[in-house]
Amino acid sequence: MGRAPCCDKANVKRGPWSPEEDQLLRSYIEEHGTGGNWISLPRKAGLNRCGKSCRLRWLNYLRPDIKRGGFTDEEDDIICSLYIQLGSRWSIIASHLRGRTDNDVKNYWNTKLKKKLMATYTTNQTPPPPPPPAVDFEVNSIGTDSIIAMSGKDRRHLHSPLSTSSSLMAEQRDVRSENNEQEGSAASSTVVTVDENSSSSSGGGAMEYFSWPAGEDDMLLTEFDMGWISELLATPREVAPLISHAFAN
DNA sequence: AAGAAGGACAACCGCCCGAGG
DNA sequence: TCCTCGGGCGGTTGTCCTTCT
Repeated sequence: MGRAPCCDKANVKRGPWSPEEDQLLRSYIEEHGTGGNWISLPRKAGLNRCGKSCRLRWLNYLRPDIKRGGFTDEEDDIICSLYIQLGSRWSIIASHLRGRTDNDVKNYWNTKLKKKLMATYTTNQTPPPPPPPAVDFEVNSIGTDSIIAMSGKDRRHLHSPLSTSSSLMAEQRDVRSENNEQEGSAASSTVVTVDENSSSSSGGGAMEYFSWPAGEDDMLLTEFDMGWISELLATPREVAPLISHAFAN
């Protein structure tokens, strides 16, 4: 048996919000706050809307500190950088951009930023990265200190308390710095393996392995791939390969 | 000028998680 | 310990607007 819906969808209004509804919601929240209960809020506010719909409307549109207008180059950089490190965790990425909502950032990435990067790639006429070759590589079971190797599904377990971007990035930096210490530079050929108790790296061949926290697939890149992607995007070699993964998705 | 195509973004859907009974 | 509920999230869809043919 599935769970009961949060509201009776047949009896609540859906679709675009009218100015009157916006005003009702805004004035209610300004006067009473959300009361920590979105489900009962629409009834109290005199709105024939689902509580979740009210929450979304407030957070993404009516909130007073929402920033409108185009994204700046600086914001582009922040989004790209965080996407590389966190994947499609839009709420965390948005939290680093004052006045931007997760929905804004998500839409912006999907409609513009992704294409913008693709256009750069096209105009430079650099060869696309080859698909990851099938290799015999295995990531060991995931440990609590091994966020960098988590699959997309496992990311959901990071909501708290490790889910803060700072702790996540700190974890990743730790793993990378370990690699750097052992290999001398981020561009060296390194295979990262993760096990239950520790993160470790072992040197190795012509390929470089990067785990991708946002997706289901990890990837292998040749030294050649590392070069063109870094050059193309003027991005540190350490993280540039991860961007190409976004192109593929 | 009109229709088609594409872009932008608001809104919805379904899932997961934590809190509390 | 289990179950229910509400909050929050990412993915997807729908709709309106703009540009192109």
